[in-house]
Amino acid sequence: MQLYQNQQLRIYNSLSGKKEIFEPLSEGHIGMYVCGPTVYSNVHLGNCRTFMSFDMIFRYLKHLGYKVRYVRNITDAGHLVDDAEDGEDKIAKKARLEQLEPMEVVQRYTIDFHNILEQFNFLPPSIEPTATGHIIEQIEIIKDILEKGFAYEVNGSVYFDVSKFNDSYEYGKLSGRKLEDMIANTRELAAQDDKKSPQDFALWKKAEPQHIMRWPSPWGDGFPGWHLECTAMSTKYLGETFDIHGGGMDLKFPHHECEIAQAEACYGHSPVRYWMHANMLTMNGKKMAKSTGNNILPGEIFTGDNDILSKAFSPSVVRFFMMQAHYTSILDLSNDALLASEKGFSRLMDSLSVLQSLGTGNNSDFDVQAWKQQCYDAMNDDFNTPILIAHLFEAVKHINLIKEGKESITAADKETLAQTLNAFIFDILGLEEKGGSTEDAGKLSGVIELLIKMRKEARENKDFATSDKIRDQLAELGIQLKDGKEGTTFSI
RNA sequence: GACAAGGUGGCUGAAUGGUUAAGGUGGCGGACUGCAAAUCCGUUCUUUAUGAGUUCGAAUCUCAUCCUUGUCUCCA
Repeated sequence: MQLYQNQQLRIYNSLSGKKEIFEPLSEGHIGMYVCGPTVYSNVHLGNCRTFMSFDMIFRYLKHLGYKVRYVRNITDAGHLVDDAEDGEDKIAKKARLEQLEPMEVVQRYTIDFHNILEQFNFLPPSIEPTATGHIIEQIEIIKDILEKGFAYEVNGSVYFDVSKFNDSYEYGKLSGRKLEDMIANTRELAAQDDKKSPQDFALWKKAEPQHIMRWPSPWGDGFPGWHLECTAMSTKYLGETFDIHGGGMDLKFPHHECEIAQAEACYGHSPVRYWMHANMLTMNGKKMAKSTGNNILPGEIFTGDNDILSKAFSPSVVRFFMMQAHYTSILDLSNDALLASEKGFSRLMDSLSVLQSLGTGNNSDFDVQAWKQQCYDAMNDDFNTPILIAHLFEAVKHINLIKEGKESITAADKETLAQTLNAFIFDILGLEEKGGSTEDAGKLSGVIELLIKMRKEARENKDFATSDKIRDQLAELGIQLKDGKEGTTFSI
C-alpha cells in the first residue's frame, strides 16, 4: 500500500486554469519534464527558484510512493540571439567573446549549475539530456512535421506554419492568446525575413559560414530551432503523452505554446496532461534575469559578497525562504525577508533536537495524528509549502510546551511526530541542518568549550569583568554564547 | 498598444463566499539571567489599494478608478 492511495493530490493545471485531481497516466508511475537552463552563464537565483519548486514537487511525489521519471534538460545548443537573418547562437556568441570553444562554455556553466544545485541539496533528475545530444531526434521530428504539412522550407531553414496549424488545432490555448489578435498586433516589418508570417517559428535554421555550432541535415548545415529540443527529448524519454510538464512562467509563451504545437502537429494530440508553471523571483520588485542585470548569483548569497544583503545566508536558509511562498506566487527577495527566514529556520531546526531529549508521559495534549494529516492536506493542495510550514511551527510550539512541562506526549506520539517532522523537513522540503563538522571545527569547538569553562569560573567568582570580556569578544568574532538552564552552548 | 497575473499588518506571506484573516519575522509584556544576548511563553498591529454593486454573509464574485509586475524578442 503506497501513500498515494490514501492522499488525494490536486494540481493547478495552467492549461485549464483550475486545480485538478491528479491521476497519473499509468498507475503508480509519473513522467515529469522540466525545462532546464541554457548554460551560457552562471545560474542565477531566479532560475534556482523554479528548479527548486520542481525539486520539492519531485520529492513529494516520490514520498507519496510514486515511481517518478524526472527529466530536466540542459540547453547547450543555444537559442537565437534575435530573429534577424544573421541570427546567431547565444552560446556561439559567448564563445567568441571569451575565446573559447562553444562546448567549453557549455561545460563550464553546466558544472557551475550542478555545483550550485548540489549546495541547495537538490536531488538529481532521473535523466538530464542535452540538446546537442539529440540533434538526430530533432531532425526526425522536423521531417515528420514537414510531411504532415505544418512546416515549410525556405533557403535551408525550416519554419513551423502557425496559421496552417491553427486551422486544425488551437494555437495559443496555453497562454490565452488568439492567433488573430497576435496577427493584428504585429508591427509591420520590412520583409527581410524568410518566414511567411511573423508568428511562424524556426524548426531548423541555416548556419551561416561563420556560425560555429552546426550540424548536417536534409536542408543543409544548420542548427535546431528554439523550441524543438524539449519536444524531442520529452517524447523520447516520457512518450507522446506524459503527466507533468513544468517550467518558469516566462516560458509559457512562446516556448511551451510552440512545444504543444509541435507535438500536436506530429502526433495529433496534446502532449501533456498537467502543465505547471513556477512563478518569478523578483529583487527590488523587478524580475531577476540575466539579460537585465537585475540578478544575484547564489554564490554571492552564500558568501554575503554583494550590495543588497547585510550578511551571508546558507543555502538551506534560502531554500526555507523560498518554501515559505507558494510556487505559483511571485516572491520578492530582500535582506529583511532573508533575516526573518533565517530566524525561523533555526527555530525549527532547534526544535528537532529539543524533541529528541523530550520525556514522554501517559497521554498526549497534542493530536499528532490529526496534525500529521493536516501536513499532508497542505501538500496535497497543489504543494502548498507555506501552509505546511505553518503546521510545522504548530508542532514546534507544542514541543516547546512539552519541554516546559506544560504539556505531555506519549512515546508513540513522540515517535510519530519525529518521523513526520523529519519526512517533511528533510525529505520533502529538502532542508539540511547547517554546519558540517570537520576536524577544524572540532578543534575550534574544543577551544570555545575551554573559554566557556573559564567564563563559568569567573562568573562563579563574581568576576563579571572577565566573564563579560570573554562573552563580548567572542561575539565580536561572530561566536555567540547562549546561557541556558543546562549550561552554556554556542553558535558560530 | 494587446494579453495575463496581482495589490492583504513594519517586513515576508497564506487563506478565493461563512465563526476571532494561517505561519515566520518585527513591536510590546513576562519567564530565565549578575546584566545582556540566546531561548521559551503570552500578546499586539491590518478589516484585506480606492469607490460602488451582488449576497443573509466577501479579502474571496461583478463593475469602475489608481498602482505594480509579467508576456508579446532570448529568459526559470
